[in-house]
Amino acid sequence: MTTAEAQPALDFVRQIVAEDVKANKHAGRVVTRFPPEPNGYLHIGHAKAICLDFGVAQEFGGTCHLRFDDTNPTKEEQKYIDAIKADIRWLGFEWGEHEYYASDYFQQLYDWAVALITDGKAYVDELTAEQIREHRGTLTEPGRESPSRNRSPKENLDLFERMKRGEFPDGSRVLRAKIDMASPNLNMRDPVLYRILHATHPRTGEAWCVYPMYDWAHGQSDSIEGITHSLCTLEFEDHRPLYDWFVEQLGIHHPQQIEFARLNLTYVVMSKRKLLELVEDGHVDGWDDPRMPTLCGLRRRGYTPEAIRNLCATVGVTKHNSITDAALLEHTLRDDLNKRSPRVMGVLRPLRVVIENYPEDQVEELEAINNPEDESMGTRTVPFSRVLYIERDDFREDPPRKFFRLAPGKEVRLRYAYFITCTDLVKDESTGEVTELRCTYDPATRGGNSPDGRKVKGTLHWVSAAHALSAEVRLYDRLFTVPDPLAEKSGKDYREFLNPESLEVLADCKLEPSLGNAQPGDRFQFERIGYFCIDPDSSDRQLVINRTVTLRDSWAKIEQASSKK
RNA sequence: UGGGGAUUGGUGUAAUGGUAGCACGGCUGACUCUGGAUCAGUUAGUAUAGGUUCAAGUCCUAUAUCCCCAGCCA
Repeated sequence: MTTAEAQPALDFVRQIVAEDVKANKHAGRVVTRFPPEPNGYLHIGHAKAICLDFGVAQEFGGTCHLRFDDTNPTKEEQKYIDAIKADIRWLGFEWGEHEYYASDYFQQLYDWAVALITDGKAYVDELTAEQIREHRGTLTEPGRESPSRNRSPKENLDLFERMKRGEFPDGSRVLRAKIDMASPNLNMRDPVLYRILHATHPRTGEAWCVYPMYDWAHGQSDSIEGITHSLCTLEFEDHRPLYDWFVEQLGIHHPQQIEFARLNLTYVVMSKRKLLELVEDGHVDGWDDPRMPTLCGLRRRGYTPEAIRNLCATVGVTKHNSITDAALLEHTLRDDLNKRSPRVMGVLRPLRVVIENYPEDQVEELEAINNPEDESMGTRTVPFSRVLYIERDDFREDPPRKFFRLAPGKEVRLRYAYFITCTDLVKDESTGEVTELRCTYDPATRGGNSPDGRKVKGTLHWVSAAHALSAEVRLYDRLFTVPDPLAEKSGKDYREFLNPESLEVLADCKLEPSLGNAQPGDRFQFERIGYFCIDPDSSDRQLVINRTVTLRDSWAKIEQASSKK
């Protein structure tokens, strides 16, 4: 076969890797890593990195390590380690035996620090954090050298040893690299390598009271693991010279760091710090609130791993900061859900309908297709009877132009059932609200087709009142009212743009009885409305359902356009 | 004002000196027992100014704008 298949263009990272493999660099091996800090939950921005790190390894026959950057015991916890692993697996990636921890390298890192000190390339400094900051200089002015900078290696060795033994209190001393206080790159102005932290580490317990800084741990961890391509985000670009300096001084394997831009999405915020604020201030209901861009939140909302992976593939990998339209994620989501979701009928805002010429005690089981996109999903049956519920939105007493649904005197089809005509309506005298519709049905249209060939413009979903299941349905909408809450010119805090309507709870929705066996996590399409997912809050007595995303709604657009006129 | 990056339709991207293409969104229309899906069409772009070249999004020179860096966070 010589068919020139249209290969998707390689992004710049994959181009570099492909060239390296071709040139037999690193003996043609590819080893990447995903290095989360276990101090919070993964979000969809991490998903981009995961897809890249694991994806590149897969595509080039390499391996991808999962390495926890657990260098700060004051912020890290085992529960995050467990949650992160679960989220990565859910996303669809597996690291096998390659699960590592920066803390596994604490001894090696310490030994290397000792080597640096011995070479006169690192020193113990007793300046306070405040003083170190003052000495660092500014973006435009060089820094000043610490008085301790020229202490002898012998003395530094002794001091560092005593730091490790726990002789000094937290914050009293640090170990710093001796590089260049005048460097235009602030990362090179004698960065801190170790700080004293009398804290219990989730993995090493009380074994250490000096902990390496990320900058000292990260590059060497990559080196130890034989990482060939170390992919990270843009802000580490000017840390690269520092990492290069470390591995050169140590004379160890030199991974190649390549930086790419983070994923941003409209109508959410993505920083861990801000997500934490939303949780702590109670603006959302926890890290797995279905409005959160966390993987656990998206999962609870009903998003699929495939949709998220497809988004990552679609946005690609580049070096420029961008903000991806949430509509693109909704597209990959709908695309996936459309193919796989069983269809079901559910009425969110019920309006009672009585079919006056339908026998009082009769119940018919009508056949319905489970998924028109996938015949193999078969059919089911739904009960039909004299009293039904339809969607309030599907009736207008005074229908506007192009309204194809039910109105006085109009005929519509009830999906998989009969044509019905609205003959009368009942109103609440005091409020004027329509409380019930009286209709007649045409027995000849059973199943939804008319033998006389007459057409009907609208098809409505419905549920038999006597057979309906009640459920609480949670309607989710975008978390913020503006696309980029952090970039608003007004100078207002991003929280001021929180969408007050991001959650609407409907207490008494009516569902077809086939939902009776649904389990938390099960996904459905409610025909004509959207995709929904059973929430873990569900109990035997109460179904709780999340709206994942609406169906595209061209009627809503028509209506919106006409209301603007 | 130091250093490091970036700039292609509304959004995300491709084109590696040779026809600016794809996807999302928007808008038309067709079809439809989901106003879903599908299908067809359409909309709209190389930051600016010079230069090199037969030919520039791509190379050169300026300029502009945006992002990141002054944690004992990662």
